[in-house]
Amino acid sequence: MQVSARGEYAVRISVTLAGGHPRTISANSLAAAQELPRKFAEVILGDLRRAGLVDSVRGVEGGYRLSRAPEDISVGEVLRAVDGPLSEIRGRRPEETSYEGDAVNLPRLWVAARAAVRSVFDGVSLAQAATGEFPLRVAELTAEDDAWMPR
Amino acid sequence: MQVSARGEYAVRISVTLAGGHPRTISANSLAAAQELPRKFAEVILGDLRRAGLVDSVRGVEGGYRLSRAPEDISVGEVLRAVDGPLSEIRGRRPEETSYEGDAVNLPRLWVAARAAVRSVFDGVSLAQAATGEFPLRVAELTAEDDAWMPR
DNA sequence: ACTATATCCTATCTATCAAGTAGGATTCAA
DNA sequence: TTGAATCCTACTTGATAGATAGGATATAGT
Repeated sequence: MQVSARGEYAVRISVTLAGGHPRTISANSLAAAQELPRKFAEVILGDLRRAGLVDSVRGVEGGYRLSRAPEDISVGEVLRAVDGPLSEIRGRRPEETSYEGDAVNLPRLWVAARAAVRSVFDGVSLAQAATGEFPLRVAELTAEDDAWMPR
Repeated sequence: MQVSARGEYAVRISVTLAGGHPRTISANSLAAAQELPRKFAEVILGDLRRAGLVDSVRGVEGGYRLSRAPEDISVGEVLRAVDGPLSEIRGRRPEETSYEGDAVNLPRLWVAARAAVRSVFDGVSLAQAATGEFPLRVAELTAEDDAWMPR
């Protein structure tokens, strides 16, 4: 589950927009608030706009705002908008994989892994990500100390 | 949750070794069985050996075998051996991330996502992957039709 | 109309990495 | 001794991530 710089930035920008919703905020302010390169932030905001997740206003007093309520946009949608599918196996969708011999059951494993990822990213809204009030199922995943340990 | 070619190949090779355990199998046979490039398979087997997951025997009649019972090696171990940590956020471990403003709660989200991935890959042994008899928790994730749908 | 401040568009750069290949040195059982 | 295997070092190739540059376009306020 590798999240690229684009993905991370996109989520940080989105939760910042969620926090200020429904005010419009400039790319400059967003980049400053999260300490990320302004030009790169512009590119990412362009992706989010084309994905229909944010609306933009040009000119003085312009900027960006979420196109829907922060409660209605999931983190998963944001990640997909900038990075494509949440889960890929050697560049293919999990359900498109197919193997011979002892590996025949692996597609089920890949699908299970994707479902696990989805259950987190599609189950958390920008509003929840901004407030830290995650759904119980997600909160439980971070409850055990082991979850915070590297492996 | 991107699985690289190395990662996919490593798992396919490992379940093939699990299926033949404790026979030793040559890189050539493994590559042929899974239809993957022999030289690349050799490289991957070297990674698995250095990680202590497989033992190798040189010379005629040589080859590779799992260093532990297939029930005792998880898919997660194999993936880590060839691709590094299962989850990274912009190249960092989830618990090492830290943000300002509305993004302060994101580390918990990343940790939750990692925990979800781990629950699948660390919860499935090579023996289970080879037989398709996944743990209940994992099997449930693939039960719903939605899990098989692209998004 | 002018100006300041935005978004938006196209193009480019650079370093890194994934994926795979090549060739041969080394090991070992029969 | 021979054949088949691992093992080691090096290399190639193409794609991609992560930016940056420069300017065209829009808009609110004066």
